[in-house]
Amino acid sequence: MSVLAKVIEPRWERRKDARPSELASAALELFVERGFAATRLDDVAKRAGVSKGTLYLYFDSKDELFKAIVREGIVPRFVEFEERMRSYEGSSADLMRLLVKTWWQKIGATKLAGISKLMISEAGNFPELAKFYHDEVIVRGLAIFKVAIQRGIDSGEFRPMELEHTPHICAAPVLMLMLWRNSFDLCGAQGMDPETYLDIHTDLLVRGLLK
Amino acid sequence: MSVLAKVIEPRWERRKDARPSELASAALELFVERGFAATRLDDVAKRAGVSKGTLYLYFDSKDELFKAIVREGIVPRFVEFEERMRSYEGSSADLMRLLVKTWWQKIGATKLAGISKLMISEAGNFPELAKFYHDEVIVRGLAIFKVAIQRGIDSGEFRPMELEHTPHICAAPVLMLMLWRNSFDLCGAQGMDPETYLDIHTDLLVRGLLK
DNA sequence: ACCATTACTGACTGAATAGTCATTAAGATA
DNA sequence: TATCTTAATGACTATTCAGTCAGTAATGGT
Repeated sequence: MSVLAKVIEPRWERRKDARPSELASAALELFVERGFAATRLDDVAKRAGVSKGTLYLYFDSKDELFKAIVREGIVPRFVEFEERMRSYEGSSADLMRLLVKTWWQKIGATKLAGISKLMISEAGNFPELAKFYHDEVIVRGLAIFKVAIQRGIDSGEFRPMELEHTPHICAAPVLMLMLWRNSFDLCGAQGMDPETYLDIHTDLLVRGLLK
Repeated sequence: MSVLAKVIEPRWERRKDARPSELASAALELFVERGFAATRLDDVAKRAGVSKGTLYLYFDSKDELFKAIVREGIVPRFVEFEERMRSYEGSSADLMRLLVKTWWQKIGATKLAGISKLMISEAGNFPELAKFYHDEVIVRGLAIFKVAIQRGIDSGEFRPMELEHTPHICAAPVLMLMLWRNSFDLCGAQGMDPETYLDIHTDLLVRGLLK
């Protein structure tokens, strides 16, 4: 083999294990940026550094790609999140603050946050997936808030509160921040500081909940 | 003309004035249900009771149809909303409650609410329109909250609050409710009662803001 | 060094749909 | 009633893109 031939790099590599997650990651980015229908699979493949044919080696269709992203993206993260909250032993006010902060750090600030935007946008086109997301992510997320509120009421720290709608209200500002960062924030809107925003939210919330 | 001929109805009617709003309304419904890219103009025309050709008599392109919906849909409603809030004379806590309630009644509960879902979904594909919506709707909407909070601080009713992020937090639960009703609510998720939800929100919020 | 296996490629096909325009008919005018 | 204007139609075109598959080349085994 000549010295020259040695520097010729292979046109592509075999990376069977890494492809699915790289493709899913590229697809999530583009779906969030452009929407599901407006995203071309050629572009997804390109961003993942492969050809469209390769994408079809790992995912059966565009729909299945989307479903895989939602199903495998968030639920695993959720498990450790739930763990962490259940084992907390401080005051309920501090638990509420920790809850918001951890949610933001582990999900909100990552690109997983885009999944919520995607699901809101596409719920009408994927009712079955929307049901799954609702049951496995939203309901479970709200349940964590519900438990935290109940705990505060039981301990006498919080005043009695309705428990079906209140968790939604606790979560709304965090969710809005996630959506904001994946929509208007990208389009030259004035930036928001997540740190400040979430501090004010938890402050307002805890004052509202306390006796 | 024979007796029979008299009952033959015209295949279509000339309704030059009514078409644009009927087409825009049909398009808004479908864009919100399915997303912009996934909506076929044949379906929009069908829902408005005309053919696709007619749609092109009134709108230059699919993009322009979308822009017209956003530009002409919300801003007019906003003007009267701002009026109403500026002329209020009661307590700041009551103003805050009225603000949320009126927003919900005049926009949130109508199908105009879908525009916010649409803009969040499509901000990446229509950066110019997103900027317009941001400046003309979001910033102006937040400004109303800002004025209400400032008023409460000045009168000594509310404690001093940061004024850039706080309006976002006041608005987030209302916006989330609007989004919810145009996504998961349609897909068999457990219903939420807007009345109860908004009462709890304003209650929590006002308690959080008061001295 | 050669072969066998298979991950990967990219040109191709068929379906779907944005946008056009020659034709039709509603309904105003005289 | 006959004529004229133009709102409305729907078949058509050009393009875009999801999904396919015969061929190519990376790599592990012998």
